[in-house]
Amino acid sequence: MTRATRTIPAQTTRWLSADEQRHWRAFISAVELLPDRLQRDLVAEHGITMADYEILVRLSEAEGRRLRMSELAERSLSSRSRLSHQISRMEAAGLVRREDCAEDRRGQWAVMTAQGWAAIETAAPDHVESVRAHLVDQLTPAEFAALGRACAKVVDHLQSLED
Amino acid sequence: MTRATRTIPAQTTRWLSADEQRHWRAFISAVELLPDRLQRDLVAEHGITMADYEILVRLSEAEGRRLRMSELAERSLSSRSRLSHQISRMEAAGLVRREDCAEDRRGQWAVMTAQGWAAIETAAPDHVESVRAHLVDQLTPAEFAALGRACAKVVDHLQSLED
DNA sequence: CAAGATTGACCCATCAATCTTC
DNA sequence: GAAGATTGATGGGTCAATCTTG
Repeated sequence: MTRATRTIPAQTTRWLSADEQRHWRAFISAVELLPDRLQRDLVAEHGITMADYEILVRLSEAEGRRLRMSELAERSLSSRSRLSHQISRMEAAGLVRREDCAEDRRGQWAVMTAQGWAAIETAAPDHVESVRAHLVDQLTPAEFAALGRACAKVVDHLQSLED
Repeated sequence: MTRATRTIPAQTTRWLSADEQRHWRAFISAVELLPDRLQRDLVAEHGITMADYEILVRLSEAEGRRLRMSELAERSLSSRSRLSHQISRMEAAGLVRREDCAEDRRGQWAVMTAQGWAAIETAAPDHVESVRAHLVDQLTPAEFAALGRACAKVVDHLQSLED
């Protein structure tokens, strides 16, 4: 809703200026369109989703290619519930498996399988190309860096709220 | 997956540098966290979703507060199918209604109701505050502008693909 | 046959409830 | 009781199929 079309003035509201609105809408549009595009590429070429890919990346970076469910949930910015469903699907697809945790019998390990490793090894080059084609290469290095820094500040703020 | 952990060199792949990876992940994290935060605020305070809000904004900006379904789908970056489901829900909630189109009998109008107008009038100030609190106010004006311009370039690219 | 629009089936995320172990 | 983790119900998005009118 633009300021001009409001019938009741709301003096206390700091409406967005025309420029701010443009920037805000550009951001929202990018948020809507880019993940969609990358997901389509990934699913079409390799049959895995961005969510699958994200999990595999986190596991590939972990010692022994395994992480506790709660730790994996945090690192992948997922709720535990969502991760649990996600891992169930990936387990059915053979990309990961669950293992009981010896130290804490409430715990579970999510462990990357050989098939999971193969999947991300195959998908990674194409995915990176996709990210370059649709994001990095569309911007100058300075623009891309500015985008990253702005997002990092926002993310820091949002994560500080969750206490 | 980081470059260092790969076992098989893939000379043809232009992997992301450490800096590029940081920027990319910051962006992805923002994409994950910010819409979530805004949606929670909106649902908690006003019982409408970001998708509802977006539709109401587009209709509020249109002549007669009505748009053809296909036009509304384009403007809201939605598929026709998704919009159709969305409008059905909003119709059930009393926020919009459908009307037959006289000029083209295949067509349908999505029309904002008085209740829809009231809903966005009530929600808009809080939503804008939310956008400011979690995005705009977290950045300097220059940073926010840079974010907007970068996103606009990416969006232009992505929309040019859909031909 | 193409365009406008809708439908239903399936997939995924969220939320509250639950279970087990600490 | 709190923490780790899972489950099932519900709501929303996607896709292919369908219907109607141009």
